Amino acid sequence: MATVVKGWTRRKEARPAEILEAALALFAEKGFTATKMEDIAKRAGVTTGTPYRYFANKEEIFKAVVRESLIPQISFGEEMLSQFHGSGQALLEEVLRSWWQGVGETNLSGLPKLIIAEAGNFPDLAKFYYEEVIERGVRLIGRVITYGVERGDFRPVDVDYTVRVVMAPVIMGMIWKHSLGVCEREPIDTERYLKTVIELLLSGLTQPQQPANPASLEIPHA
Amino acid sequence: MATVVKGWTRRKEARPAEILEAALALFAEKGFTATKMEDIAKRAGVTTGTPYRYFANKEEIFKAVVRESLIPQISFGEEMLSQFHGSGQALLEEVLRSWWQGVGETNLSGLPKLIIAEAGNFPDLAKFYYEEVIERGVRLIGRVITYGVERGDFRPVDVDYTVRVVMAPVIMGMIWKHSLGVCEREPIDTERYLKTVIELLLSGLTQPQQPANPASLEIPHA
Amino acid sequence: MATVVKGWTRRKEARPAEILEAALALFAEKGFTATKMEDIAKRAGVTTGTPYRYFANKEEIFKAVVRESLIPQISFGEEMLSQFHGSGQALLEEVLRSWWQGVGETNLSGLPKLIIAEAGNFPDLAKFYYEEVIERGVRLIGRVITYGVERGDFRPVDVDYTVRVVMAPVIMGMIWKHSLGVCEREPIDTERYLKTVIELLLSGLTQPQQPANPASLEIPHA
Amino acid sequence: MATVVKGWTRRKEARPAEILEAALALFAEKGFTATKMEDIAKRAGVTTGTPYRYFANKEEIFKAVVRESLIPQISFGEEMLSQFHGSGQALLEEVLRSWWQGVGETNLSGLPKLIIAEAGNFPDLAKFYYEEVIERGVRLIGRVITYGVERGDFRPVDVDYTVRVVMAPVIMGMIWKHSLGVCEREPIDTERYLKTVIELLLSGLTQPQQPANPASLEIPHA
DNA sequence: CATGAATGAGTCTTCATTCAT
DNA sequence: TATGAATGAAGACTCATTCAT
Repeated sequence: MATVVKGWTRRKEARPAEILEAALALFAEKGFTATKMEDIAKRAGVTTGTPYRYFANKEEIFKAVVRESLIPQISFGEEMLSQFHGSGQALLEEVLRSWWQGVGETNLSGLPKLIIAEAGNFPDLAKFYYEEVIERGVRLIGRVITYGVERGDFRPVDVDYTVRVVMAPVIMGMIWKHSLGVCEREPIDTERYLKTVIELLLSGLTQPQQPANPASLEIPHA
Repeated sequence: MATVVKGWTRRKEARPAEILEAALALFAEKGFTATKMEDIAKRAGVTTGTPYRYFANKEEIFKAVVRESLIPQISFGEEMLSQFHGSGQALLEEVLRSWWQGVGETNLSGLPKLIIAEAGNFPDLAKFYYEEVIERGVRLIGRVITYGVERGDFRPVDVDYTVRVVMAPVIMGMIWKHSLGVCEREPIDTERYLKTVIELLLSGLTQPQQPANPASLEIPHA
Repeated sequence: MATVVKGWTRRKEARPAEILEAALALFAEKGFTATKMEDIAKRAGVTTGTPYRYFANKEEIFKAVVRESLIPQISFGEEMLSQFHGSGQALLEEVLRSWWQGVGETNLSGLPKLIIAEAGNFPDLAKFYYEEVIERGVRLIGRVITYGVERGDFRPVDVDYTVRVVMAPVIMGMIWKHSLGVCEREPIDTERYLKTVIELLLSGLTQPQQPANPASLEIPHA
Repeated sequence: MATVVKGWTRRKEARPAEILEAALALFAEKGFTATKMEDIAKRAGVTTGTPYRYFANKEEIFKAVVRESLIPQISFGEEMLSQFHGSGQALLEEVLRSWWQGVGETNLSGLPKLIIAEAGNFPDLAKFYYEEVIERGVRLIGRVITYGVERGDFRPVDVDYTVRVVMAPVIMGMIWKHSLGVCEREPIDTERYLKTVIELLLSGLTQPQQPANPASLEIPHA
């Protein structure tokens, strides 16, 4: 929120970032349409016209927010995957947990709600988000599941669709925080929610111990 | 959508329903704010002022849509539950499938997206939807899971939170249809999605095989 | 307010009067513009279209209200004047008091406020009211004052303008009741107000006892 | 009304005042409801949205007009009272005349009509006007009368109600100008009207001649 | 005569964007 | 670069009046 800096030259360079930070906070809170350009400006400590010095319009601000804040999170997940060597279960848990930590617990968690809400009215935004975020995210989780299946940790599953089922509870968790969650008497305990998600998913994906044939018990976990 | 009828008297009785149908279609497509009253009117085959004869304002139209269309679906689910006698697995599958059929495959599937999107800007609407729909829905699924757990079909789970995890993929499926889903190259195969959801959830909930062999009772939860 | 009558034929004949009664009540309460035709209809116990059977439009209803209710009050005053034989003071008090009683204390007291408020936007109404009510009213009070002056009860005054000064407090009293009067902590005590008005006016109009000449003290109140 | 000025910066400082001036003119002419925001804007030489940069809505514009233009007139009257040392008659005349000059002869004279007309439909406005204008005005005139009574210039009177009777003809004069007055064949001669008002009131309030002869003290109030 | 459903022009207010300074 | 005043199109809601029944 625009930490006040003494210098002036220094401030100037920080402007775009401050604007994006302000925009993200407001987008998360109110959505795209309901966020007013002037509010973004005010929150960033500048005046109405200034954001237009750096960004062509509101849509471009949104795209910049996504590019600067959300996409790095995906890259981070891809990085993690490429260096991972443990069990499928551990990988999936790790990925979901860092997703939650890096996105779910920050203002970024407001973006899924936003894009879901406004996709119909801003097709360009939707297309951008779909290509830059969704496809990469789906591919990432897809590889995580494939990793577990190939390792024999997970049942063989319909990966393309399982991905969506795995992602759904995490995304819903984020959406909830920013919409109807506020109606709830006691706020969601996110750790408890995440634990429930992971337990259910892992237990649903894990290779059953095929108990009919006792001998086979030694085979899995190849 | 406003099938042309000879009479005039006959039409008037159908008006409210026609308006609600038009409204639902537009709400599902564009959301609440972006749906213009005049468009609702036009789509219902009437002029600007007519909807106001039947509904006080746009918010009331929304509430009426929910009351007339969505809530009966919940009642239907409650009915089903109260008459069910099979396994927990069968019950859950049954409930999820009829939810999908009655809501997911109709325009009603647009409502979750709408309410998620606009809850922040229309607190009254949010409160109404939360109390009339969410709470009853959560309670219903909660009873389904409890049913399975008590019957020994499901593992003992954290019911309150598991409910949300179970509901998430279904709701996300609906949301998807009405938002980013349209960006997708090949449309979602809903039957395949639903099958994946059910398999994963049932497999995640089901009591690990209770072998006839009592000794094995110590093995699970490895 | 539309007393319920058994018969039907009987009701039919009372319709116009019931409509005018309802209209007057609403006009007095809300003004002309803010009174909705539908509310008039409802209050008269009929439906939207019915008033239009009897009156061409809202303006005609207003005119009819004036003709049926307010003008007879003026005629009554004229009658009183033509039959009066006492002092100018007594006549003025009598006229003001019956004006207050016949108009000020009924719904008719709402009409001055109404016409004052809407004259600018409904010139036809203004002209009608001016010619049918104001001119006759002014003429009446003018004759009252002239009566007193000619009788030597009142000082010789600028009758045309004194009329207005005499009427002002009475009309303001009515206006007050229907507008800012409602803001007042304790409602106006109308009898006390009227008494103050009459005392001040009479005392202001009455021929001073020309005290320079002590002998003249016996002359007045002839 | 919006004299064309070269600069742009210079204009902006004058904007609020220009808008209020335009608003007052229109309020006086048409009333509150019938004055369209767009007309205010046009008359002030700006476009639809501009008034909203300075005032939240039409009601706030009205309040600003009152605060900026009418209330200073009352303060002026209070000032005059506090510095006055002459007779009660002279004071009352002075106050009424400057009231007429400062309000009655300007567009401000349209406000009483407006507030009377719309009090019922805009309770907030009514309350504001009552508290900020009426109460102060009544208090002021009350003090004027008390001043005269205490000085022995005026009869002892029911001050609270006499105030209203004294104010009535002045306010009615203003109201008249902006409503039915326009129907009149020959426009009111305001000086003549004011003179009549003052003569009648002073003559009505003045202590009946206190002859040098002490004995006559018993005679009055016959 | 009466009904009451329907019409549709009219008005306040919002806000992304521009551009003179 | 930055400012911030101004633009003006867009949309919810009202209500007098009409007219098919």
